[in-house]
Parts: sequence; structure tokens; C-alpha cells
Amino acid sequence: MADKQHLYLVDGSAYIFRAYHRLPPLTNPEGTPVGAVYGYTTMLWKLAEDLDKADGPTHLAVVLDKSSKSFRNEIYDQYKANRPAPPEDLVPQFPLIRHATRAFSLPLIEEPDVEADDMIASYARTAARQGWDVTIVSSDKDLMQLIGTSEQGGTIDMLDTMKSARIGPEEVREKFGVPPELVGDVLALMGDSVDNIPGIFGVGPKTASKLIQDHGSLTAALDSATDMKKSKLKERLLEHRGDAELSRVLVTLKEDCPLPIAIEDMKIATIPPEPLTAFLSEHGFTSLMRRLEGGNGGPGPSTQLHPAKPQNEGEGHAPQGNRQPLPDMPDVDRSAYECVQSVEALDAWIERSFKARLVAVDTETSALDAMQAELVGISLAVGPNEACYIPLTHYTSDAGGDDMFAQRPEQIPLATALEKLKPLLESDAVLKVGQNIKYDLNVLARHDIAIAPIDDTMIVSFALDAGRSQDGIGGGHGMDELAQRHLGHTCLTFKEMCGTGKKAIPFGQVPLDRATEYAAEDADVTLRLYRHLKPRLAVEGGTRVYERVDRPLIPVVAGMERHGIRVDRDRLVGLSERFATEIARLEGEIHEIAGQEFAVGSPKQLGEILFEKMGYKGGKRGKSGQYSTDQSVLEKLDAQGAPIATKVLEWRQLAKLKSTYTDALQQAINPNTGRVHTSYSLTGAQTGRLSSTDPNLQNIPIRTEIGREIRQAFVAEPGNVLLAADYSQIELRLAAHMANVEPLREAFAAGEDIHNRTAREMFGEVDRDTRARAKTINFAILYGISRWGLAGRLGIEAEEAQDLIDTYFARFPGIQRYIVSTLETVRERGYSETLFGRKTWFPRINSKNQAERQGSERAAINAPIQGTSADIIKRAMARMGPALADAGLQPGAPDGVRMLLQVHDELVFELPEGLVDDAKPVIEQVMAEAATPAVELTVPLGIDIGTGLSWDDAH
DNA sequence: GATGTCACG
DNA sequence: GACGTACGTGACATCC
Repeated sequence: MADKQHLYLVDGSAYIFRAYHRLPPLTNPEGTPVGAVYGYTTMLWKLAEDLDKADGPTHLAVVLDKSSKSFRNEIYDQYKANRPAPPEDLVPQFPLIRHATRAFSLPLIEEPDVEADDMIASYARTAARQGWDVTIVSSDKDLMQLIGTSEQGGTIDMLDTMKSARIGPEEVREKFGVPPELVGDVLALMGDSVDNIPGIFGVGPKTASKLIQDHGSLTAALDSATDMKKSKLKERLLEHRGDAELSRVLVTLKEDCPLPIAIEDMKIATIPPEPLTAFLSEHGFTSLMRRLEGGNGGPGPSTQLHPAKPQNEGEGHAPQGNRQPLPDMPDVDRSAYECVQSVEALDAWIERSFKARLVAVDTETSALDAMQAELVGISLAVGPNEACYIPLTHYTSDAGGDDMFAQRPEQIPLATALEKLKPLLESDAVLKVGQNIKYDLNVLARHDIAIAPIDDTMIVSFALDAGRSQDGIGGGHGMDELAQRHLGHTCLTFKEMCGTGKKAIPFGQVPLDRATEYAAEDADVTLRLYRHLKPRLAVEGGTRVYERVDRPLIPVVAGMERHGIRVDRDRLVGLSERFATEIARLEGEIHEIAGQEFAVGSPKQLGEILFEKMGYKGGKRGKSGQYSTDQSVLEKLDAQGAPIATKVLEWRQLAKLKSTYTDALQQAINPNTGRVHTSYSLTGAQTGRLSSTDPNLQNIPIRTEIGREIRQAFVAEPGNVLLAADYSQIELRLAAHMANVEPLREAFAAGEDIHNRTAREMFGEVDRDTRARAKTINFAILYGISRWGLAGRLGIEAEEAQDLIDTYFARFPGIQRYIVSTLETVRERGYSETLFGRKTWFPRINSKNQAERQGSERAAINAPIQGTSADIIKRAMARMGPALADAGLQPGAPDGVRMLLQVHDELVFELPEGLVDDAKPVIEQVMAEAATPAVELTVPLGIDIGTGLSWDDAH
């Protein structure tokens, strides 16, 4: 024979699992996950490229598992019994593996009631007996038994395409310490937790290998036990002999299965291009398509947000049982970090990052506020302990960073470094991973760098573990906490670098050796966290919310923060003065009534004045022994005819408005932009809502006339207007949908006033009083009702409140079902879920402490509703930019439509007056249709839109 | 840093 | 028999 035949047998089922765990969750244009399919396709591709090579394939077939049952189940009912179900986003990929195989026009073997391993064994032996060479494309250790050379001179070896390693008899001996024919004996002793093969309890690979080496066979090893010295091992060998013998049968491959396709028919020639092109294009594997067209395509799937991980790293173990294995990573070694001070060194790191196709990034700055902070340095990590810090504007003298006389250590000029880094940070082919990467996005956006594509470990943690905490601590998503929790690693703290209080120094003054340890560690730890947390998303079902809702929102929210909103400072100054005068007047009157001066703002002093000195009744002490003096208490006193209570209430309102708003907002105006830039937290609220800080722009007054004057200070730039669009009654609409409450759905569909409808259902008649009570009850339902809570709100007895609740449940029966079933699910699983799959954990839902438990129950009833509402507006926000762009409305441009604020159910935009008519319908449509197509609601989402020169006028 | 209060959805 | 009563947030003042 001129050319030896060489049969390649591809263990497709094993491959897809490994590809799944190693590759990021790519999706095709239709949104189906295809990460593992992509890995599989490239592997076939590689094999196809080897067709003409010396030991390349002449024949090839793919073998898949058709069903999970085989003869092994008949002799051992526990076989593979503890296998977890495959991850939810892997399941749809199984059929695609078949499509891929057919696209390459390759023979596919899948037989019922036969495991792929047995089929591979049968084919391999048959081919080798005919003198063919055989290569098994797999890394399954069970298959290693087959390696060797037949009497007819046919060799069998294995190819691990992920490690690009050939496995022959030598490699087997290295791994097991025995030749291939004894591998089965070793496996029988050590067992296999993945397949649930028992082996001998307490015997692992090391002991098993030694026993077989010493005695030459399983039977001899087991027999030797009787003569062994007394030991744990001896006992175990004697006691579990039966397990080992059973295991020996289980690990033996069946080599005489009937062959559905003759090996001669597996010959491959040129692969016909048409089916392959169709397949590649269907799934958006564009780089492979380019290669097919003759060009030399890029390294990864360039149309995908997420390039594949490099082939030479990230090789972990397959998950064992249900345990989520810690990625195999060395301990953090800060001495391994490099301080990058030359352009050459920077170039080398940039090249490494491109090669790795995944880089963790962290920026160090002079302050916390991303809008004002100056860039001090950047750190990168491409692997555990493979991290560097690039100092940029460090200085050592007391002079400021901008001072031309400042002493500066050797550093690459800022502009040079950023010019070098920009292509990396913006490259589609390299995934940038950050911890709270929104911050880095904002800092670098000010240097004209738009980081993409991105992943964020903080957001991943939030998608997985929102609400999870142990004993009140450890529920956060900050890096130091995550490092401690998941990696058992304690990070250097910012305090250790910069000190605190008056002695604190800016990060730019930290000596480079220490700064490198701190900054590079941040990138290193981020990368490690990514490797640990990201795979959990798919396994635990967090992929959808992370990829479709939260991650796309990061650059959108970053943009909103950078836009900020214009605030009329003069107006605030005027208000502050007015409030100050009024507060002083009220304070005088209060002191006069009290008969002495005291700090009105001190609840402690006020309580003593009211309930001791003045002798009012109704003084209740809290657990701290203090009298309560909150609004409800003061209102009761007011009703009793206590003039001081009214005055204090007025004083409090004005003091609050002045300190929290009119004074503080002036301070918050950014001197460079003249606007106020809040910071949104994407992980702040456990339900999935955003929260706003520094300043909080989600609690600007609106409910009172005087408070609304503050809203009038939020204004549009000249020639522009503000547009406010809010979801009307969104939580009640969602409750009507989720609890399937027909009367409420009907009312929403008809555009009825929902509280009127509730009043009619509950009380039979609608007037101001019944509507107000109905409104209270509606909200009480959303918040998880209790008879006492409702009684307190309505000023009625608890029994009466219970009657109202009963009536409500009777009129709207779906509500009670929703509450009961929600609680059941949460008790059982530990978490609630929104319509879009966002989880919120309730670790105290089964607490023995009644108050704790009931608190969790109320929160658990509310979370799916509040969270779904949050999901919906987030989806609207993520889609808004593209929709506005399609309409030619230039989202984000100074003369286009800018989205500025989000207040839970409201979005605020700034736009040129001339664009209002065009923008309104686009905004309304995006918001109204934000749930689709993922979720089809049975209630319409109503949107109210208004415009005006101020935020107040826009309502 | 904890507590009380109050601004918002 | 005691518990402590609506869900989710953030900021400020006071006081220890």
C-alpha cells in the first residue's frame, strides 16, 4: 500500500462539554448560544486542514452519544447517576453539533443504547486489525486503554486538540504509571466520580497506580491485600473488593459493537463548500467564512462580542459532580508583577494581550469621581500572576501632579501610552475584563478611548449572587470582598497605599514599587475572579440577564453619567436663601413655644422637649431608649392640637430641602462642565434596580409644591428642552400580568384609572375616599401585605384591615395564588426570579426568627415585580441608542438626543427643541415594547411623556 | 459608625 | 409569649 490509511475518530460528545467550559458564551445572530459549537467547528476545521499532512486523516467519523443508557446501567444502576443536567445554554447546542458535522459532510455515528466510547473502541480495533493507523480525537482517560499497536501493525493513538497534544503509550505511562493495557485496572481501583464508578473508597490515582505497578494486575493487587500489614488500605481493599471488580467491568470498553458504517466508507476527500458556507453564515462565524473564501481571517469570531479564549490557557478540569471547581490557579505572587516604564515593555504587554485575547484592565486615578479624576496609571493582566502596572503621572515632590517642577519617576509619556493602548482597548478581538469597568470606561472616555468589548466581574457577581449574604455580611460585590470570598485572597487595600484622613496622599504619590503591587494585583485578581465567576453564569442560569440586560447597560449608563444634567445655580442659591430665612423664623417660633433653645434637628433633644418638658402623650421609645419623633408621630401631635409639631414638621421639610438639595447640589456642579454628574450603581439594589449617588438624582423632590421648586433648577441648555418619559403604574401592570388578575388586566387594557377600578371592585362605589384607600391597598399588595401594616396606613383596626385584604383576594384571586406560589418557590430554591430570569436571593426566608422570616417574605413577594420593572426599563435604555440612531436622531451628540437620567420608571432626555416631534414616538415605542420579544405581556405598558425647559415643566 | 429622619420610585 | 409591622434606595445631622 503506497499510503497508509489513517482513521480519525472524533469523540464529539466529550468535546462539546470541554469546549463549552473553555469558551465564552458566544451567541449567533438569533441569540442561540453557540460557544461550544464554535469550538467544535474550529476543531473540525483544524483537522480538515491536516488532510494532506503525513499523519493527517484519510478517513474520519464523528461519534456522538445518542442516549445516556448502555449495558453498564443494567449491571450497575448507579452508573452516571449523579451527573448534573447539562447547563441550560449548552442544551440547545447539542443538535447544532450534528449540523456542524453534516456541514463538513462527515460521517456521523450515533447508535442508541451504545456509548460513544464503546463505538470508538469497536471502530478503532477493527481499523487497527486491518493495519490502519487510528487517532482518537478525545482526551477521555477511559479511551487511553486502547492506545498501542496491533499485530497487523496498525497503531492507535489519541489527539487532544485543545492541548494540541498527541497521546501515545509513553504519555499514558506518564499519566498512569502503567502501559495502556493496564489502565483499566488502575481506573477500576480509583473509580470515577463523574461517571459514578465506585472504585475503592479512599484510593486515588497515586495509590491505584502503585498497586497495579507492584502487582501487575487488578486481581493480583486485590489478592495481595490479605498479606498486607494492617492498615487502612488493607481494610479498604478487603472490604470493597466487590466494588473494584464491578468497576473493572464498567471501565472495560465494549469492542465488538456492530458497525453501522463501514470504515472504508469514511474516506474523506475535499470538503464541499456549500453546506459549510451556509452553516458558518447562519451562526455568524465570519472569520471562518473569510478563511473559506481564501482570505486569511482574523484569530477569532470578529462579529461576536466575545472572542474565544486562547487555546493554550484556561485548561481546567471538567466539573466533578455538582461542585464548581476553583480554577486551577497559582497563589497570588505580587513579586511577579512588572512595572512598565519603557515603550518597549509596553509594546510587549500589548502584544501579549492581543495574543491572549482577554485582558483584565484597571485604571488608577487621583480621585474617586470618574468625572474629575486624573489618570495616574493603568494595570493589565493576561493570566494569573501575569500582570503589570503602567505608571503614567506619578510624582514624588510635594508639588502637585501638574507642577512642572514636580519630581517624576521614569514613566512613558501619558499621550504615548494612551496612543499605544487605544487599539488594544478598542479591539473587537480582545475582551477587556474589569471590576466595575464603568469607572474605567468613563476615565478613558475622557481620553477619547472607548473600551469594547467588555465584561465586568462585579456585574457577573451581581447576576449570580444578588441578595446572598451570610449573617448579614459578605453579600457585596466589591473586589476585596469577592477576592476573599471566592479566591481566599486578601488584597492590598487602598488605605495601605495612601493612608487615611489628613495623612492621606493621592495615588500618584505612592512609590512605584508599592503602586505596582497594588494596581497589578487588582488586574490579576479581576482576571482570576472572571475565570471563577463567568462559567457559573451559564451553569446557574444567569447568562440571559447578564448578557441581554446588565452588560449592555454598562456603556449606556457610563454615557449618561458623562452627559450629566444642567443645574441652574442661581436658582438654587435663591432657594437656599429663602429656605434659610424661613428655617430661622421657624426655629425662633419653636424655641418660643418650647420655652427654651434647643437643637431642633436633634431627635433626642426634640423628643425630650415634647414628651418630658411639654408632657405630650404618645411618646414611644425605640430600642435605643429614644422617643420617636418621626413624621407620623408629629402628625398625631398636630392632630391633637400641638402647634409646635406643625412648626417642627415645616422646619424639617425646609432643613431637608436646603441641606440635601439646594446646598448640596450647588457643590455637586462640576466646574469643568457646569453640570451635575451622578454616579449610578448597577449593583446597588438587590432587585436589579439602579441606584444613584454623589449626588442621588433619583430622589429629587416632586411630591410637594415647595419641593418641586428644586426640580425647576434642573434645566435644558439654551435651544434645548428636557423630555421626561415614564412608565405609568408599571408595577401594578406587571402584578396584573404576573398574577394573572383578569379585572386589573381588563382595566389596564381599557385605559381605566386603576385605583378607581380597585375601589369599584372593593367598595362598590368610587369617591375620593374609596379611591385613596384602594390606592393604598394596591401598593400594600405590591409590598407584601400585613394586616397591621395596612391598618397603620389606613388608620383602622387590624381586623378591619384583614377584612379588606380578604376582599381584595376574593376580587382578585390571582394575587393570592401569586403570593403563595412565589413564597413556595423562594423557600425551596432560595431565590426569586423576574420574568427575565434575574435572581434575587433570600437567605433568611426560612429563618426561625419570625420577624426576619416575614421581612424576607415581604421582600420576596415584591422582588419579582420590582425586578421585572427594572429589567424592562434597562432593556429600553440599552435599545434607546440604536433606535434613536436609526431615526437619525444622533443619540449622545451635542445636537442630538441625549439620555441623561433614569429614575426607576422614568427616563429624562435632553434634546434640541426641533427634534421633539421626531424623538417622542421613538422613545415611546422603545419603552412600550421593551419587554418583547423575550416576554409577551398580557397588559399594555403605558408611557407618559412631557417636555419643558425644566425637569418640573417636563412633567 | 450607628441612629433617626426623610427625599424618591 | 414575644416579636414588630409595606418593598427598594441614599444623604444628612446628630451623637457617641
